[in-house]
Amino acid sequence: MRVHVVKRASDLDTRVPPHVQRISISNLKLTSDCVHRSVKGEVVQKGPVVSCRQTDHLLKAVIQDKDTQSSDASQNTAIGVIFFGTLAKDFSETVSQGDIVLLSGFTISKSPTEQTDGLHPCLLEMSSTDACVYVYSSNVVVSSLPAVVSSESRYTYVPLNELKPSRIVNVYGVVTFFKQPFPTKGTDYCSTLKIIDKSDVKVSCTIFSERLEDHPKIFRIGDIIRLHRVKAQMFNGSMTLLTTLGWSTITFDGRIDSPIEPRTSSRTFHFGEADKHAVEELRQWAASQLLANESTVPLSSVHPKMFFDLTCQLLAKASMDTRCMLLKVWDGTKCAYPLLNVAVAPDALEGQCSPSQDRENMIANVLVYDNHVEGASKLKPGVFLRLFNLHAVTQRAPEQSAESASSLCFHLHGGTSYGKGLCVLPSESPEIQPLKRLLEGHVAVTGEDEVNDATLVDVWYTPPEALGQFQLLHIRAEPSEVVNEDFYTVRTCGHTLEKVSLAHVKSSTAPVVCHVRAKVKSYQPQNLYQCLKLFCPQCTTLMEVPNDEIIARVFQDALRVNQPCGEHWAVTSSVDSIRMHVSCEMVLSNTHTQLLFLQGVTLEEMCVISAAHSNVVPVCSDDERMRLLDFSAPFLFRRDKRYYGCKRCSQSTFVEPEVSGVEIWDEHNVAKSLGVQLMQYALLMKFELEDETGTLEALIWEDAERFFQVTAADASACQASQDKVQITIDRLHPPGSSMAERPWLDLCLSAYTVEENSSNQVCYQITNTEARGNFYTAQ
DNA sequence: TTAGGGTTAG
Repeated sequence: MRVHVVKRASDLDTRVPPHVQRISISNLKLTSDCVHRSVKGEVVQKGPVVSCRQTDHLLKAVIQDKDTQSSDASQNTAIGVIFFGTLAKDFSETVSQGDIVLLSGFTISKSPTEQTDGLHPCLLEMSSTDACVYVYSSNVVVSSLPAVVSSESRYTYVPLNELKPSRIVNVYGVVTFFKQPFPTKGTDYCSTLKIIDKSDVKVSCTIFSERLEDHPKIFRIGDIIRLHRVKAQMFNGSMTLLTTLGWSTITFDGRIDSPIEPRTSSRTFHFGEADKHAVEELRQWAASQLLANESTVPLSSVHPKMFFDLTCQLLAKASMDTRCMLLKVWDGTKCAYPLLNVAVAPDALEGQCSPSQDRENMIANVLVYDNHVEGASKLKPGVFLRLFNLHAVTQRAPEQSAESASSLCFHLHGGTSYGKGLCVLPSESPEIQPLKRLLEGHVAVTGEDEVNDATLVDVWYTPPEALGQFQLLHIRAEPSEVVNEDFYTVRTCGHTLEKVSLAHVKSSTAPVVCHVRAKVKSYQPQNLYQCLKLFCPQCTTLMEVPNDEIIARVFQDALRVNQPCGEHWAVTSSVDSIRMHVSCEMVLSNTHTQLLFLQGVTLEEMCVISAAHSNVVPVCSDDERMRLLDFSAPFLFRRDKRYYGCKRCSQSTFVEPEVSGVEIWDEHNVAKSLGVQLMQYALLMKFELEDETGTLEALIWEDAERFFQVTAADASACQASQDKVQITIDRLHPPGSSMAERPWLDLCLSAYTVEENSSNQVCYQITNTEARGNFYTAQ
């Protein structure tokens, strides 16, 4: 064992043989004599153990000298280290990020990545039999302020007033300014932001990444950001933070009462209790400093000439010219000034606006210019948006005479000054729940169906029509191929078709079934829990699975009217304020323990009680009659599984459950006895496929359970099933992988048409395909 | 590598 753990930091120096002399990282040179020398530093990055032909295994880490007090940014205090063979494995198992290590028996070579990672120009190699690691696991934070420490991960967060040039650090901060990512002259997009923390020091941050989805998801001033592995640097006399290799970020809503949900595109981030605590503390502090975010301005409060941020839903869009795009949006409020209607030909407009929205001065016409056109052109009608630094401009439409009153139009001018830009707000984001309620309320009042659930969700959520008759492309036997046993897909359709290119699929006339060989370029949604949907087989409504916050609220609402109910068919027993009802008929047939009706419980109590019972239905009372709860909550709890009823297709009241003839109760006969239309769990994802001829977006929906080899109902409750889906995704699209590294997939694709906005759109679905391989066992 | 906040001028 060449990795030795020591109990005290001071042991690092005393355990090393006396003839071994320390050398500071910044003093290391290619020509340095490394016999009987040691270096000490904190592990600021630790990579995975990687297999390689030459040496079996290797692991790369970065250590940083935290002892040298230096403000000279030119000093390289962080250096890459490569551990080879069994030492790589030992290091991986014993050492964590944040630990202090002392290394001896290394050799020095030139770093091949000096230009790209900004680290020390040398590299330490730990491969000889003399190579030895002493490690001290540190939880100690050297800081004058109470720094935030995650005990689970031992990440240390440096207060912003303690940043030192050239140090790679982790920080938390409240966002005081931000710009949406914009293209640089290099290869990346750049986000610039400014953050502040309890030390009351503001620091500018510059984030480079070529992937837009990796940029921090900041929606408003006051959001909280966590940055890992960013480098402190002086610029123009001020401290700044800059992304380094291996950086990562997550962001949070900064408002005190909103749920603490990390926003990130990464699926491997660490987020524990300590992080939750850090966010809560920063929220409290920001509120006390009046840093609390200002809400965006509703259309009803807008006046001419002002610059403001608008949270809205996109109704329709049209390209005006290459440098200008028109967005027609609304936020459910009526503007106090007449709104300009920019006229465009109906066939040039994507999406729809209802005449009543128009009549009531609720549709804002937004002209988006220059650099914002690229982002705007990707937007689908129905999405929720935040537009930053919109300019309210009074102008007349070309057809208006000079005498007529001018109207308000909104411009998103070119450039990024003052944070000008736009971003899509996720449909489930707490940010937009009030807006959604407002819009849905307005639709209900006007009785119109132009803006219904189908337009509130992205186009791709729309479930396709049942896959009908398809013509088969190119019937011919295909040659067998060598498969990668770790991960591959097989088609189970039995069609004997020649594989065709994606370009060929796109040029074919739907409906058609094709076989293709493609890789996954990207997929949506990034968060696994968002793949899980509820689907009504009766009316084809597709909806998100409500979160516990929403469900708990329904239970709370029901508690407010917790009066006794007198149902002739039920016998009732009470414990404190909780009432349990069972059917008299079921008592007689001795099946009453299978189906309980519970009244006066919180969601938490429901979960505890249902864990021990097969079927529990939460109920409330209304005018002494038993009622089901609002269908936003499950109508049935079956141990760890929850079942929902369709709001449209279920009866909200029941007179008496139909119980005769049922011996074993399950979700189907409980639903039937209560007049509830059971919603099915379903998995829905979208893959962007790519082959040599192009890309194509395909849903995985009707055959998703077959593809992932799990049932959606299990995925709703069972960790092992969720893991199976996640592992499958990680195999077909390994995190951080290049296209070259991803596996080729054999897929059966069905092309079909769906009618949308009275035109037919061709959609693609992966059908009859199963993921297989030795991928259940962890590496 | 890139950018390094501070209004378009439609």
